[in-house]
Amino acid sequence: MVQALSQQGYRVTGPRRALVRLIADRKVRFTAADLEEDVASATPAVGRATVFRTLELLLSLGLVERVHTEGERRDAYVVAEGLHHHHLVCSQCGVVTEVMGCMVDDLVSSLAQAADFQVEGHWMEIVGLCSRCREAGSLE
Amino acid sequence: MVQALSQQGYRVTGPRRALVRLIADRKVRFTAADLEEDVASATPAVGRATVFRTLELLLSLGLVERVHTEGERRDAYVVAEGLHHHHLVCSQCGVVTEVMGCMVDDLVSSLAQAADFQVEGHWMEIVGLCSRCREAGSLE
DNA sequence: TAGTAATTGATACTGAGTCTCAATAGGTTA
DNA sequence: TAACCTATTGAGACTCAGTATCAATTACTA
Repeated sequence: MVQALSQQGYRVTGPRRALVRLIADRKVRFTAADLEEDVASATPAVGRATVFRTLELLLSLGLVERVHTEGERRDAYVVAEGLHHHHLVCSQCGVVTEVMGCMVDDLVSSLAQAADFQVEGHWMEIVGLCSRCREAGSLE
Repeated sequence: MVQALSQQGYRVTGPRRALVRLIADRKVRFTAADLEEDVASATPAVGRATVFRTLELLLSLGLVERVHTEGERRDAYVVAEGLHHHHLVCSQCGVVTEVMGCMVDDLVSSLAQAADFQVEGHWMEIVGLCSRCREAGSLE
């Protein structure tokens, strides 16, 4: 991620390093507030504005993606794993599983065709329980 | 909609009547702010809080649905047309076209099965240009 | 028609995200 | 290595959607 920044002509600064380090291998969705908290205990003095700015930057470079969830007020993010894809989000632990989207894409275009609609983009999210949380739940 | 309210034991009040009248046959997505504005010119003295409360109520009764859109900050709503379905939202004019979801549902369950994931819900939205806006655009 | 509990509006509040601007610090060049 | 220039930063003020509070009002019921 840091490489990507400098390759695109963005400066590699302390705060960016610190944030990227915190983001890079998250398997779980996270919010700006999460980062803010973590960065405060890890490398003090990274301002709130910088957290948001850095997320915005990473977003524009396609290194992270925004994830909405019904009923959630604040934006969440996940590390982007490359190609366009979709998310299975665990409602319990927040783990995000990537699903490659070819089938979804086909479906989207056939739905759109039926409605005479020119697709600009689509977004899909599945919420539920991952296998781990399901097992943990059934033990109680 | 008004009937549904009283059938469920909710009082049919002036503000609720006014709001439902404004909502009932919208073919286009709308926000709380839209309603606030419209209700101000139509039937003065419906407070902001009431707009939000009424939307919340209609939502809980399944009479409207929330619609997110990437990059939009405030919640939008559409009149719920009955069964579970998905939305084609026009990025230009905001018209919402309903798409029955059987195929989507199948896809969702097969994706989830592959990931050993127990689905609690899913959400999908397709953004693009409706045929009308596309034609209007090509005339320019 | 009176009683009572749901509903309302005004208004204060919350909290995520944005904006501003002076101070700082990457990276580049000499 | 030092100096320069501009991107980046942090502090904090600001915005704005949505929520909470509470006294006043009003729809329903008996």
